[in-house]
Amino acid sequence: MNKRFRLLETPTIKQAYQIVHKGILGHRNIIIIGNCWVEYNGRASSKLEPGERIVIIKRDGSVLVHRPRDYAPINWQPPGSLFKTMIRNNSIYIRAYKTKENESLEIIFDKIYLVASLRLIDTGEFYLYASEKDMHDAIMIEPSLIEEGFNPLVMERPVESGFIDILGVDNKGRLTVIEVKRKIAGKEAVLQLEKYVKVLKKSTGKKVRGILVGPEISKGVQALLATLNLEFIPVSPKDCYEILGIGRNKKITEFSLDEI
Amino acid sequence: MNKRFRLLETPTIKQAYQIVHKGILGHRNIIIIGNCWVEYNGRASSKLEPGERIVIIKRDGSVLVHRPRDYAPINWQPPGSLFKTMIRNNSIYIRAYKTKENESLEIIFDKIYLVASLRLIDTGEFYLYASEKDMHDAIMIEPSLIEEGFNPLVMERPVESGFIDILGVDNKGRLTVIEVKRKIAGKEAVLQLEKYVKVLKKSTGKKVRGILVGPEISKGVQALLATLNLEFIPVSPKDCYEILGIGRNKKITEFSLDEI
DNA sequence: TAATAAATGTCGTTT
DNA sequence: AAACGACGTTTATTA
Repeated sequence: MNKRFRLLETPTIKQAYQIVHKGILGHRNIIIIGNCWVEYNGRASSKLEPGERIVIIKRDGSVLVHRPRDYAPINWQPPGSLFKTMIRNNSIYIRAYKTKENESLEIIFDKIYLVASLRLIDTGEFYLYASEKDMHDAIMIEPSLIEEGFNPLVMERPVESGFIDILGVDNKGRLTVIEVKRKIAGKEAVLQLEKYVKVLKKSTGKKVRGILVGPEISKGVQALLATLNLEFIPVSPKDCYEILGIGRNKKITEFSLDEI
Repeated sequence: MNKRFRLLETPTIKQAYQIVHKGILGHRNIIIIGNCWVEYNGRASSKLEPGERIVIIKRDGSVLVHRPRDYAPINWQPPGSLFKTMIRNNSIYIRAYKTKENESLEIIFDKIYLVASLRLIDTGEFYLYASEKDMHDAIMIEPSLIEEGFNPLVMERPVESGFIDILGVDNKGRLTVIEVKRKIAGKEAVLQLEKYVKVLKKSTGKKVRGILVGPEISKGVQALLATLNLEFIPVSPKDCYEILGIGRNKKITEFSLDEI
């Protein structure tokens, strides 16, 4: 009786309880579809009144309560939750809690349309391209993305209160700070850049260029950029993707090694 | 043949395709469990190699690809996606795309353990307590949370580049800006508060008090707070929750009738 | 539509 | 454990 997939359609509460209870003990993935209500207490408190929902309990102890709409779960519990289940009033009580964080989620089902307990096998790799880090790499490989004669020196240079994405020297020998954004750069990006420029000005005593790099800059902050004497140079993630080469697949799990 | 729940265990690709295709057309909620691989192109690009996953397609056009672990979906598409489905090489292709944002998610299943098409009915209300807004309300109702004699004047007061959470006058008649955080206040909170104080100082020409309110302040920024001549007063979400009263239920979402 | 701030943000990494 | 920044953040609100 250790099948990879156990599934019951419109089970009784008792039958469903068996599946859920054993599934949680066996660290399986569980899906429950039925009528339920939910209470959450922790960083905030919430109450969800009865309705038909999809609940997923994962083997790492994460819980998701999904309504028929919306990307985000209406209630959830992060990985590492502990569980307590019971039957009362012909309903299934599922409590997922974290003692240290003092957070608890209680889901009560009084009608179940489908319950499944699964041992899923998923070893597939996940690759993500054209992340902000990829953009850094692309600029290091092809500095002319910034401007002719730009000479990048170091990536991820630590300074007080943060990291300078790229630090380099321009074609006139001026120290240049580059702040990279993968999407439209807003006020925070400009302020971040200004902060690094300030720090470097102070520590070197010389003039320092600050360049914001990204696909676009939000209209509202162009004035701020000018006021602070900073520059914007448009570079899209796509440009970087192409420079890195279509064949270059960067495994997410290998980022750290790659970086060093 | 318009049952609220349609479900097939280990269907053929053709059978599963029928369920998925019709389900998407009928704006139903769809769950697919099986072996799949995924490609995403949009703000970034990603590739997920084959494995067994749970895919949820919701009636609002959101898509979630869940691995057996982790709270977050490994791939997804926000609500409002358009769909294209087809069979090729005895596999089901599901493309969820957004033309305007130029984002596309392609999921390919070659083996399906379970497919379900559901018309879920969920009209239950959702209530959330002790949000940051609740904290604002509590301070307006019980200003002594800040200090004796504090007199709050306006909430959400717009100023250039943002909103002052609460603007009031202290027991010595000084204009006072209050910035509320529901969790440990970090550097951003202090800088935000300072920005608003600065703006008000400039526009009034008078001295302005700035008070950061929240459950806690991060250790590192206490010095910054002092330097900027700002104050911190501890108030927890729980305090506010109690002032607002257990009976006070705040409606977050009212589901429209198109749910039915 | 763009911009801005909140979120039970989550998820890493570094101190 | 706390702090800090990035995220395909998402979501809501407002100009």
